[in-house]
Amino acid sequence: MSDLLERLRGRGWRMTAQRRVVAEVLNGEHVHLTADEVHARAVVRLPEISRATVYNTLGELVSLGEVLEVATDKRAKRYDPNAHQPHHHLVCARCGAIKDVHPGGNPLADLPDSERFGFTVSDVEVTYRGVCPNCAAA
Amino acid sequence: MSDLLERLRGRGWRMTAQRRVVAEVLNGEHVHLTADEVHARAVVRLPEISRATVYNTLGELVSLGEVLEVATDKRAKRYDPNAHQPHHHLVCARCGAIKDVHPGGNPLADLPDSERFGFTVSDVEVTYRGVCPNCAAA
DNA sequence: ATCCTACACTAGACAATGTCTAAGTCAAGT
DNA sequence: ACTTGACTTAGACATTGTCTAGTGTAGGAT
Repeated sequence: MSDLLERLRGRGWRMTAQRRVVAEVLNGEHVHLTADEVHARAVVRLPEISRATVYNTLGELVSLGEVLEVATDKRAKRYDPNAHQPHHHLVCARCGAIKDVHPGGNPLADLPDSERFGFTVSDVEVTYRGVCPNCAAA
Repeated sequence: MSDLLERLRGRGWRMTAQRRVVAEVLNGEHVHLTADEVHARAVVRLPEISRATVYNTLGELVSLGEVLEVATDKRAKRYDPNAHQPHHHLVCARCGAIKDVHPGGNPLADLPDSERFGFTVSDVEVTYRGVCPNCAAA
């Protein structure tokens, strides 16, 4: 999305072919890719792109708040391009598939001061776990 | 806790020095240790215990439902001996400290059928993120 | 008490993911 | 077009976790 590239250029990002490709891969499919999956797709368009650059670029996008890191399991981190609409995740315990969900309720309000231990709480992450229709059928 | 060891023996667990030590380490401090931290503490009591055994034993305890795996960040998994009382976690974004919390509300009920994508949803995990008093002071 | 055997343990190789470095490359301001 | 510092590359390295082949042992059978 050129929106994204514009925003980044506005923040002083030097625009390179590598960064463009990574941003395009993330925006192209609205799924939750691992860093290596991003790399695999990026290599198709730009064969000489290195793993380190993909990791660096993903890290920068996360710092800039354009992409979210999702650590649903112990495996690889996943990257969620849908950073501008708050949402939570539904994860299949068998195959690891991830869906974005928008539950009602306000978990932040559900944590009383007495349970905050002096922390400054800024964010809540809700992960629903279950079995997806595909895995349930198998 | 001998309770734990009794329960496990009742389930056909062969009792060994290694398993006893791992169970004792977990029950000894109610903090959320990584596998390597468990190993480090276990080695103090039983110098020849191997990394593989610690990983195996932790995995078994998780399968048996005696210990919970917590994947709050991208780093190592942590193990939570407090498996029998449902609770959620409050994590410091700076130092990674974890506290058990017991928020009100019922997030499972907050996820409408229309947002379940045919999944059989069995569990919710809520992670609050913030900055702990120590890190805020620094 | 001793023996047997399946289960458990060990050391270390291997795998997966992520980080770092030194040297070369290039975007973009002048 | 030149220059410069930010960017990229290849690959070594680090961390976390898994697997295997060989050895040891808990606990039931004798």
